[in-house]
Amino acid sequence: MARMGLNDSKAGMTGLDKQKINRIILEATKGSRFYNNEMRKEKQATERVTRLKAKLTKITQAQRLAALDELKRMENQLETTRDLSRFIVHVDMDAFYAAIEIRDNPSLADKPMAVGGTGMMLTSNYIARRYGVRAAMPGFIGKRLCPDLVFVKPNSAKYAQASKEVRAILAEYDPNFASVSLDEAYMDLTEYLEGRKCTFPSSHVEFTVPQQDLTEDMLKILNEVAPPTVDGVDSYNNCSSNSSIRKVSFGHTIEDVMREIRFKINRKTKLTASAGIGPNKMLAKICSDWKKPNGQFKVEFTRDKIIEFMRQLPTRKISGIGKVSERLLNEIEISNCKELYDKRDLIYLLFSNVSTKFFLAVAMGIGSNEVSSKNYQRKSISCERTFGEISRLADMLVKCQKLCDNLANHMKKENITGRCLTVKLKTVAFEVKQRSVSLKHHTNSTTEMFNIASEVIRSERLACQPERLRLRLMGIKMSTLKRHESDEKSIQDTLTRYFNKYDENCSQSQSTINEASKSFINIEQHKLDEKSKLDKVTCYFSKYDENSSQLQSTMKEASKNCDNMEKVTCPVCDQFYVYKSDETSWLALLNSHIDTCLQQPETMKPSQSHNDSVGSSKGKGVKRRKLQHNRMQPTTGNKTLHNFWQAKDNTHQ
DNA sequence: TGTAGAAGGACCC
DNA sequence: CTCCAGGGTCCTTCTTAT
Repeated sequence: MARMGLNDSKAGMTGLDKQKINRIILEATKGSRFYNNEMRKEKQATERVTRLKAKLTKITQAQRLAALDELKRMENQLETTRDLSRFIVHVDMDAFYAAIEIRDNPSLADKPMAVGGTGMMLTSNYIARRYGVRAAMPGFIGKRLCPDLVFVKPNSAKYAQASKEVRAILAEYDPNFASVSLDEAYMDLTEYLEGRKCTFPSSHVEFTVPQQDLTEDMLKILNEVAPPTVDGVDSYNNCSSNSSIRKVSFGHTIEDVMREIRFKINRKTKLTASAGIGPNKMLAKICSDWKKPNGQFKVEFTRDKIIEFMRQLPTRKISGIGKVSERLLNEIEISNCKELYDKRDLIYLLFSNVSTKFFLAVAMGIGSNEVSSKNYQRKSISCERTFGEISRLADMLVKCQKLCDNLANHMKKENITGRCLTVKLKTVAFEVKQRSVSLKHHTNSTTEMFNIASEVIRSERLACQPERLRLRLMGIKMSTLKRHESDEKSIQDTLTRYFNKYDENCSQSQSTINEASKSFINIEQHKLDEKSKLDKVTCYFSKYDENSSQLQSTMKEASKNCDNMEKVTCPVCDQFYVYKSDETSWLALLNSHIDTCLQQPETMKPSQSHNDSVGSSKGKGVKRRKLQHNRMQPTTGNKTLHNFWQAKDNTHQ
């Protein structure tokens, strides 16, 4: 029940009828599969609470004293890391997507609106928020909360453009700023402020704004009164005005600079930003929420003031403490950071070491102040999709193929390969299963990923027998990534070198490819002849492209990179596919495709209406090959995957 | 006994 | 009537291999 409720803790959603909103949400969702799953999770959470309570009753006074002793050491250690010397800023655009849509269509300004569809809302404007309509809420519930709610389809290119404009402004002040997402970034303004102070006021910038361009948002920024600066220098804020032009300039304190940045953002994008200023990222982040929207807040840079600031803070305001942690903490009567500190001995005895350190640092107002965009390296890359229920293998493989294509393209663009593949499946009951396989080598080949992933899927279908595996989502993720220099064409090894490489680390793979290769050449000998010298090949699988225009563009794109485009026809479904010689093994992909074709119910086969291709001699030939394909060893040698192959022996439906 | 790997979650935007 | 995303990171727990 509790988890279905409205999350009103983060943004300023005070003063709305929470009871009513929660009732509407509950009514809208009750009895649904989603709701049932939430109940299941709720039960799990309750069990967790029960375990925590049981643990709690066993805690002795002596243990608490010992804990405090150890905590003292942790605290001292943490205290040495406290650093008040840097000006860290968190910039957060207000209702970013919604604000952009309103900017571009002012008629939306006075209406409750949300960006997204009936599926899911990405964000809502402040009018809609008063009805309880929020990001990450499905549209149909939004509509119930607020029948007049207007939906606007997301336009990510537009948001990226606005984000780029904002980032360009941030970069003027801290070229190393770190963006968290399209609408959020951290900056370290320490160096910038030093420079500005030295050259002030001779170098200060004056903005001229035509009076009629001064919007309410701008005036709000200009009229914010900055508190006196610590070093006694008055903040400089000179807004001289004449009839048509307003001259505006800002001082050299951190507050002034932040107002200047917000002013520039607003002038450039017509959007508003909020900012938080603190000595570390945690505090800056909390502060940026303080005066939202179009406001800023700075916590005072002394240990005492920081601790005082933290004490009154509800735990849920801290980034990293979500619904579940909040609830667990509530069980030991902790709802704000004062209590978090006062009960640190209980935390120590009930939570893990990592959590204890985290909570303690939070209570003390200590956090990282490292801001850098330089050494960010992604750790995983994934692609997932929700769809209407599917349960046939053929349907699943089609989804899987698309996901792998998508992911492989993305990985190639970023020039990365991965060694750990994870398949994510969500059943229609919203249960999530993740199965991962460690590969022997790094890859970003569609074929290889599809081969592994499809086996995982087969295996999962078997594992839940006699139940049918009914899916609503599928996802593929690659992790344990390796980056490649753009000129390193390791991917373009010749076929020979490719096999040699396999010789070294995976002899089974070689037989796999050879086997596949033989069977393929048997079918399409005439088309292949001198193509057998092909490098690793990228396949563009027309079969899975739903519309031909997509195929057209695929072919066009493919031919850009390679003039040696070839078309090959699948012997089962008579669809052709296009390949070019520059990447992964098209052979294995073709086999997978044939595999898929054979598993498809008759109605799925486009060309069989007048011709039973499976029953034909051609079909039988393919069937044989398919069995060979099935006997291929996985490229992983992983034990789990091994089981898949064994399981497959009694698979054939 | 210490370490990866695997599965599941919490959280964030 | 329609009926809860997709892209990430990090942490915990359990199992396995050596």
